[in-house]
Amino acid sequence: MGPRIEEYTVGQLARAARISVRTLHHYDAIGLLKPAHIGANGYRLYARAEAERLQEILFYRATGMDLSQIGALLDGEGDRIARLTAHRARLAAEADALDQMIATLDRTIADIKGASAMALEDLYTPFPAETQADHEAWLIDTYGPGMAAEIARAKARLDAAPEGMDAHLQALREIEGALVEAYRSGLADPGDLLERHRAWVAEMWGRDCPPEAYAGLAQLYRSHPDFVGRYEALAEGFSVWLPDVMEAYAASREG
Amino acid sequence: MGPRIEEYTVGQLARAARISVRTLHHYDAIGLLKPAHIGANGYRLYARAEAERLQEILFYRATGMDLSQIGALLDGEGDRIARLTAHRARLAAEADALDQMIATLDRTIADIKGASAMALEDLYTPFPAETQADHEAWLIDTYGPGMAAEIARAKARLDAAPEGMDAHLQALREIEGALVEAYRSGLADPGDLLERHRAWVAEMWGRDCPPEAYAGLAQLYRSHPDFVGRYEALAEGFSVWLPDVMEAYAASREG
DNA sequence: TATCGGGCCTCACGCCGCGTGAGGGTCAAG
DNA sequence: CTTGACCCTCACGCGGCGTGAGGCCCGATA
Repeated sequence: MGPRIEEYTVGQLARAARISVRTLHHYDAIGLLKPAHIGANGYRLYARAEAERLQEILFYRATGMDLSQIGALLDGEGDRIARLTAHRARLAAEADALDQMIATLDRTIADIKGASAMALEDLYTPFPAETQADHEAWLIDTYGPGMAAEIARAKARLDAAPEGMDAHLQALREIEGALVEAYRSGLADPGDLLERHRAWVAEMWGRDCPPEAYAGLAQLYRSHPDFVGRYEALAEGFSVWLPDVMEAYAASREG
Repeated sequence: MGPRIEEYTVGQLARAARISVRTLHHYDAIGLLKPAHIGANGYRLYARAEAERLQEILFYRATGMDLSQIGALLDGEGDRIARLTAHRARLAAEADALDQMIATLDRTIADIKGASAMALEDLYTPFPAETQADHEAWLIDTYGPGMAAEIARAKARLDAAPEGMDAHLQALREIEGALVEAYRSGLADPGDLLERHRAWVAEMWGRDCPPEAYAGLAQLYRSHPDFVGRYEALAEGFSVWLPDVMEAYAASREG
């Protein structure tokens, strides 16, 4: 037996590597993996070296690297470790972003679940006979749906008393405007403004707004797209900052 | 005065939502968000309801959901919670895959480093008998491997005095955080921060860090993947910006 | 030897979420 | 009437192939 001629056609190599023929065509087209020869019949023929390069390609592809990056890496352009580390950093950032998305989704799902549970009851006649303490406990445990109900009530009142409401909303806008100013100027302690805000909320609710409830409201602001959108429209990053300082403020008043 | 007509053109809505006009065109084309009316001039006109729908769209988009999925979700096709949960599951799977990729990359990087570590080993011994001046000259000439030695020494100290180190690293993180802020806000002259950084480096090294050495460090930051990866993770482009301003700062202190 | 089935080849469009022009109409202000 | 800032409709491009269409090549069989 003479020396075994080790050449693979696209189909053979594709089966061995468990990829598609089209993928090999593509890698040829972009210059990532060229065949060793082209046969007289026009067939692509790959030898051992190409098969090994393909293995490397597939390895890095499995780590989510761009084909162009893989090409640069394998062709020895620049520092190999630098490329790998930079890639790792990108992946890490992506993973962080995904974790955030998942957390956001979890809050949203909880909100909707809670809200639809509330819908079964009469949303417009909450806490009639309850004591204040009972009510607040409920509010904190289930801030999401509870707050959804609050919103519904606020809207109902808005319809009922439009002229008095305008003054209230006007007051809110002033407070928000001042908060935006504080945010823009990097003011560390907007405590006075937050106290005004909390008082406004209490007035809207028609009852007190203890620190726990205020912290719950902060969470709602983060998770409810209506609020996020509204606050983000006021200033970039404001929808993130506001819940943060609200929570900090609530924490400082607790005890 | 009659009722205020609240209609937005594409540009107005796009600015408010901080998206591009093209995006609104696209959402119209695929039927995800159609304008309330088309004006006689052919302009797309959006009303309040559309603005609210857009907010929801952007909220779900931020969670990485496909536009078609968002459409189905908002148009009430099927179970809302089921869709969100399915989406969450997809994201979780993606996150798992990413974690695996990162682990694979870490092993690969460690492998490659291990292979080249042998070559660097010789460089760990030139220190002991040399004078300070000789050392610094050598440091600048061969910043890469030299700094690798510095890192090794720093690590050795980290093992020797772990509790004092925490405070040092904490200080570094603060300086880095401030530098990232400066970078993001386009601050032209972060000289004060760089002085703090240089002082920190000097303290870590246990000796002075003259401008030439600081410039050498900048070069190291550019060429050493560990640093590139770390700084790029802090902010996009930061790993390029930092060495630049470091060099500029060093140049301004030379003479 | 003609045929058949399974390779192989080269186009070339489609997917997704827009970015980025090109080429032209519309609107309010000077 | 002009200017400049809007608005409109195409239409290509990106990445990494999937998925045909239409046609040539090769070995085995009738």
